[in-house]
Amino acid sequence: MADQVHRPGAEAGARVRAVRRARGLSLAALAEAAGVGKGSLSELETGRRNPTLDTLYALAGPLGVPLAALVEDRDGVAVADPDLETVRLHLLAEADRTVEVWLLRMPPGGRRRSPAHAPGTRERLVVLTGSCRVEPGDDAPLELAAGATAEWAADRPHAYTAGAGGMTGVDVITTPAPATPGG
Amino acid sequence: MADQVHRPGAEAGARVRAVRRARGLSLAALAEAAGVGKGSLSELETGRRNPTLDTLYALAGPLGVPLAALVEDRDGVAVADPDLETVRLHLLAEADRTVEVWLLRMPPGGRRRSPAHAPGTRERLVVLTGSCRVEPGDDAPLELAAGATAEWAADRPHAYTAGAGGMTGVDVITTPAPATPGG
DNA sequence: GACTAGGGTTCTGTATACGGAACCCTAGCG
DNA sequence: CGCTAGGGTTCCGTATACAGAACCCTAGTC
Repeated sequence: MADQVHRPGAEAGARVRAVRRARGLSLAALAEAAGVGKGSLSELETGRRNPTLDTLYALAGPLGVPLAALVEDRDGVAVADPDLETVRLHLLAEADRTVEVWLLRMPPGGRRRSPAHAPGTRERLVVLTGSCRVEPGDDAPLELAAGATAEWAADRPHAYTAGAGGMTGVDVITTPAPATPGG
Repeated sequence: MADQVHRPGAEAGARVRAVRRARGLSLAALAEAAGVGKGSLSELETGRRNPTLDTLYALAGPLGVPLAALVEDRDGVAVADPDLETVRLHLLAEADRTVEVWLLRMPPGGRRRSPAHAPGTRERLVVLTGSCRVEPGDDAPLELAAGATAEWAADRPHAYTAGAGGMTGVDVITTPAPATPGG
């Protein structure tokens, strides 16, 4: 295990800290709930550990996220945004594209701007509860009530705004490039 | 980290072995390519290790899969139908209705009839890969290619038929009354 | 039989992830 | 100032994941 460009352990640590903060949990509280040492959690969150799967799994439970969400290698995903909580439900890596299924949750009035994704990326949103307005690039805004679906090109900046009742939805992101970095 | 029901390390190990075999790689060849000890890989694959993220990341590259694919934890359990594999990704129980998010996978040509669900139940299907035909009751069949979405009333018998390339999709089921937990 | 080669497991010494104690803040209160 | 409490980090002894060597197959060839 020589020198590495990517440090998956450090990235997972940052994600743990982000989700913990988003949940309003103290480090001690999460350590207690997960049955993990306080010191271990501190060093893990600050990237000074290379955690084992057991440890991450123990943390995923109290944090309320699937284990894979802590391991996520898609960069630029903001899980630490008070206006947008994301949980990846599924990842499907194919030869020519990657499909991700995310659960989105936004507080009432929450607003989130997303930068452009990779060229050819498309998003499909199913609003489960509440309502949401999507602004895909310069196109006309889409007003989505509970139950509605929308689809747009995500390779340009776009924005979501939750309605007065907040929003819960499922977002399906299709990226046309293989997600697998070469060995 | 006392007694655990789930052993994410062992599950990841089994996945590594499965992917390695599928790639036609020997244990020694993968260990070499990943820069991981042969013995370490052996014990990891047989579930006698609790691997660190670094080790899994080193293996994910030569295996050509994203790291999360080795960690992926399916929470739901598949239904025993050779033509339809279902994984429940999410369950959202509200006061007046229940929203379930399912991942569906069907083999090429697979066909599945579904009986009528509770009155007022609606389904929304997003086809991720392959294609699918949906026959909602007596209405006209809906032909869905990859990326397409459809919505129909599910309180009457309906049927799905996968195309020649099989089908993977996300199904969102909204039931206006509290649904059976675990159903 | 001996010998070789490839695939996999077990052994061994070292590095490090672990839990937990000790410690370092900062804020609040007298 | 002292004292307390909560949040976080650093330190320490132990358990274990690590790399690599030694070993155990089985198949093939002579």
